[in-house]
Amino acid sequence: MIEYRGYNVIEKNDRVIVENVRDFEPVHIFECGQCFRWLKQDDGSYTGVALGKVVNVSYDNGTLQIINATVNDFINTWFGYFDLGRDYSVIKQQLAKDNIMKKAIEFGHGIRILKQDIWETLISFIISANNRIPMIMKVVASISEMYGEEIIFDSKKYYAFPAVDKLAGSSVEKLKVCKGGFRCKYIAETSVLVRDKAVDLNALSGMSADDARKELAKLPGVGNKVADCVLLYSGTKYDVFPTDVWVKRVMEELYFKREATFKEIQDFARKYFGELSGFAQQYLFYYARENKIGLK
DNA sequence: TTGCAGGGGTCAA
DNA sequence: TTGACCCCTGCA
Repeated sequence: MIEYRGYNVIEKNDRVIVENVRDFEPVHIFECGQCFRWLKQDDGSYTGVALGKVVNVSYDNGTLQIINATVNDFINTWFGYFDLGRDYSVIKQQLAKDNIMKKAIEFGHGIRILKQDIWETLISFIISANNRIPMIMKVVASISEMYGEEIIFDSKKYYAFPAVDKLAGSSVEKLKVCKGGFRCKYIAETSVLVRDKAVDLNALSGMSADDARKELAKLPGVGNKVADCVLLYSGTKYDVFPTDVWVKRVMEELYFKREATFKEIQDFARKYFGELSGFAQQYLFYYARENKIGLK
């Protein structure tokens, strides 16, 4: 056993066991709308492909288990991916300043914002436009299977999300096999722009959230909402408040008590939640969607 | 069984 | 500011 950043980490056969993990609930993390490649297994654990690896993740009473990982994998990959260096209890305490947020936080108490690969996040959220989650998952899986590297886990085949060059070298016609519909054109064009560094994804973290959003919006298929999602779910910026129809509905019903414009909601969030806007958005979105808040 | 509306938005007119 | 857009699912 070793100690790493306050966690006890044990490697056992094909897995790592991490003790002293708080504010971690797989259902909340994987089903709060930030990721599309984690599938719930019969035993309640989740198996997913991320950062070129396949692992199975489960959690019980402070103990996190990651199957198909070593201690080195934990330190170099999963510690960061699961944002384990951040104390979510502090964030929750700061955000729980009204009854609405208290309820939302209680409901999604185990949410953590994953630090996902920004390229994969970009393409995934271009696909999300005017689309449903099961469909988005199918398209991302299909693109990975067609263009990504095969990975074997538990004698099953999985596929890593493809590198930029792979998609940039594809034709729109071939991409359409993945059922992305009208978004395939955006994917093809965006891939070329990213490959040629017309937009440098690595430079975004050094910009303000506003500038980073504007930079991303240069890409076809990327508007404000998709840009905010990309920035938040890649762990690049946390002071953004992705406002989709669900967030709009929950904000209108619970805070505004009337219809509100996107701009009003964005301005309100920036003032009210400040640097923690992104975290607030996740708790609110998950709460709204799971409880169908604002649906007539 | 067939038909139709609409979805975690973006783009173009 | 408004409608079209691929494809799929849910519901008449």
